[in-house]
Amino acid sequence: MRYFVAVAEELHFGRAATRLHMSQPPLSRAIKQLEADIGALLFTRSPVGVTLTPVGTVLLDEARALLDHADRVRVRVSAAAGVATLTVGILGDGTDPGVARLAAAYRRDHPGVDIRIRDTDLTDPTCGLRAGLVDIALTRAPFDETALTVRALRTDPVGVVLRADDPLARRDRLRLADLSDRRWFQFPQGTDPLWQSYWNGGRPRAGPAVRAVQECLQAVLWSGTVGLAPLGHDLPAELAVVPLIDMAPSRVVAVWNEGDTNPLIRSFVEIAITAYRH
Amino acid sequence: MRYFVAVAEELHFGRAATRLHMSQPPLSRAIKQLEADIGALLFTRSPVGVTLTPVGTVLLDEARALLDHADRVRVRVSAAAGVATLTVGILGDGTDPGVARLAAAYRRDHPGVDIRIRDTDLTDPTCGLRAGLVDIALTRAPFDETALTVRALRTDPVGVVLRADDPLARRDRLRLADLSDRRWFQFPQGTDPLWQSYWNGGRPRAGPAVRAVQECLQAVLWSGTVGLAPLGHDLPAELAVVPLIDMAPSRVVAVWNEGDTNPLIRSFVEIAITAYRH
DNA sequence: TGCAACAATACCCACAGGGTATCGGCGTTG
DNA sequence: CAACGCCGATACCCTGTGGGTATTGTTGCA
Repeated sequence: MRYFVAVAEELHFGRAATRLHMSQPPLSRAIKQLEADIGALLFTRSPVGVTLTPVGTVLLDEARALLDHADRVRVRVSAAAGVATLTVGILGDGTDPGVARLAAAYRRDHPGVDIRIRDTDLTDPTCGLRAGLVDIALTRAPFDETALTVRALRTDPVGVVLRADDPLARRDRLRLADLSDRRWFQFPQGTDPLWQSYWNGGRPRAGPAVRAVQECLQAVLWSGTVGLAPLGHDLPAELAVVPLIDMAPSRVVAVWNEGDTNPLIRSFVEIAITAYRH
Repeated sequence: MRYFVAVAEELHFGRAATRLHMSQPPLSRAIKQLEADIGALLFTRSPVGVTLTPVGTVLLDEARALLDHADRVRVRVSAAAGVATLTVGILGDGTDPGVARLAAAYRRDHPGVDIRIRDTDLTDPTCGLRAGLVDIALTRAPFDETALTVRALRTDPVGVVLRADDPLARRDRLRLADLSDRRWFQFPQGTDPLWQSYWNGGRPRAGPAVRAVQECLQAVLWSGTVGLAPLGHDLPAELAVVPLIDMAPSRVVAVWNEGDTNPLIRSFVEIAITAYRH
């Protein structure tokens, strides 16, 4: 299940394998075996890329829910066994090494606490905070903040992601008006409106609906849409990012449920604040 | 998880192993490893018997729910892949070979259908029919039949289960009145009232609350309570069963949700009827 | 003080699931 | 248009998990 979700989110066997800390051939074999067990193909493989079949789409939702459930069982049973757990939600693929160092620092200071990192896709900036999937989220504003406590950590300037061969990609800065005739990728309906509107620059020119970082990049690469991203992340060579000068910078924040009195949250936020103020 | 649930339900490593179609030592080792992973003991082992620790009790509920969830994922994904599934609920430990033969007969007649047998504990005579855990239940009356369709299959005379050294165990038949001074085991609160009242002969003299067949037998063996059971099942040598002559016989029935138009249900019921009319 | 019951231990074996090296098919490019 | 590069599939190896049998250890019980 974890293997399948990784491939479905990356839409790329090689990348999924590195994310799972394993090599590509056993991953291919495992997926093949899963497909044999189910009796249907889960992915369409083509050299241009991997996509989900209808059966795969069904399984992706089910598998995510099942893995969430299993995680909650672990937390509850650990709690019954007297081991405190703090679940931290982060947005997108957890390749950001900053979070790993943060977690390591926290583990050093609180040896008895079991700290878990939970990646979420881009459709919920609160990382499932309201649903109880995480205790605290390290994420980006803006989103509906009712019943949540938000603490600012950092701001990042924002740029537009384009194909490297796009005429605009050679400019050293852009305005939103320069992109008025472009199609923007959207998030699926049901996504927080503030979030949705921020990341498509307030434009309703709907392109494909994406859920994950890799899907965003693929949307730009394949269907020629444009999308926004915070600066300072590495991109594949076929993509370029150009700073936007009339866009409010992206605020990195820590969020937790307003009434949550778990003392581990406070101490984690303290460590996060000092870590982000480098 | 499946191993743990089996041991927790049988409260006996050897029996759990046979139920899991494996031998006892690897099962012991697997549980030990699970306990190491969790960081707490799940069972208290003593030669007089195995009991759940508080952590084990928590895990039992969680593990049951998680296994149910996983089962439903399998069914839904199979459905998306075009494979029809029929889930049959049966009560108690599925050691009854009759059900296995029934399932085999059905598989022969309907090769494309994936038929699953799901054991349930004794606290829900409908085997989770209303919750959608099963499509059809082979179980025993009586229970609340609203919104359910019930089809009679057979009746079994009922007897009382006693310790073999109980004075009453030597009698060749008993009346309910002979047991008026005994404590009866109960089912946990929330259990269907009709069901509960039938199996304790209408007596409210509460003994321990049990969930599974093995717990019933242990309750009789250890705490000296009495309980009813249909005749014709083998019991351990320390227990005896004496026919009750003033007790309505137990009705074996097939049940399904009233509005369920799944044609597989009808055909399964047909096969069940002919199989039970031997 | 044996004896019976039952979980734990010791030890063995097979295969699932990991790894590396390589192939094949299909775009891209000079 | 041929050579190359990307990426998933295949071939093959090797370790460790998870199954098995035989035996021990402990504890009530006769």
